[in-house]
Amino acid sequence: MPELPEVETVRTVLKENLIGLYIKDISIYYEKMILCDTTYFKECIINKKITNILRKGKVLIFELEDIYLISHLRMEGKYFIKDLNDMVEKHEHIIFKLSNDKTLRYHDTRKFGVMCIKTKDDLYNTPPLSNVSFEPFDINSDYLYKTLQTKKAPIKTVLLDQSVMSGLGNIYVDEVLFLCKIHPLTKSCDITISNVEDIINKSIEVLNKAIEFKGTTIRSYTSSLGVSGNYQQFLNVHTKDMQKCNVCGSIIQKIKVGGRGTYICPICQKL
DNA sequence: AACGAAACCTGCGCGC
DNA sequence: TGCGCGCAGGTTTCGT
Repeated sequence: MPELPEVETVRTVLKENLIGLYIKDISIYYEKMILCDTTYFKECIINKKITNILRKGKVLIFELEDIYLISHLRMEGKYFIKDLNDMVEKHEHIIFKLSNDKTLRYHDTRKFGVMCIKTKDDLYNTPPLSNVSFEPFDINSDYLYKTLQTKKAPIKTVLLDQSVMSGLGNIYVDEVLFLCKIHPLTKSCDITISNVEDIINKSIEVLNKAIEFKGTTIRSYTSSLGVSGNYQQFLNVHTKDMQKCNVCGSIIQKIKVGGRGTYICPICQKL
């Protein structure tokens, strides 16, 4: 489900509902998604206050006084806030009991999501966050240009690499490359400095507008926290195969890049 | 070292 | 109706 705008939407709603509450207990129904020892995991969290909720790229970070709970939603992770005695539904893998007699529930159909614990000192200089680079909002164009120069993989693949730049996923990268008129199979090292500036600017525009509209909802009935995004009305290419390009009227094509479904206008985006 | 493929999981829609 | 396949907003690991 989530790219940067969707995770940011989750962060905002969680902040509104959770700041200041204590975590009283935790039930873990799928241990594999906890990357550290589960006893240690519980020890670190129980009776801690949720003091802040942060985000870097697509990674959610719960600040619990002196310790940090990292949560990556991967493809389908979602959070819900429910009453204490509501039924435990299928795919609810972690349930946090809160001090206001509500529960925070982590729901993940495909079980790809992961959680781990970090101290303040380790938060940003150990994995996973040590592998998450700058977001488009604060990346330097010379740095990005130099990084792209060193890689021969398709530009789309490299932009999806969170250690190069963070925040873009399969939907927004297609939209950004369309707006920049760059074919996703263009070799990363062939991207010019002016392309890079365009990529950064269009990424900022797309992500900001997507945040404003609370993300994109496609092929997904249940949204996180009862919030469903509305950015899908602005998509130019993603999921639009066989439809007319908004700019030139030719037919949007679906191709495969790095194993990922990829939508392009074959006229606007020449190789 | 770098690239693509497979793996991790479940569910849905499609064609036969 | 049932089965097999391909696909899904992500990332890591395993081969060549």
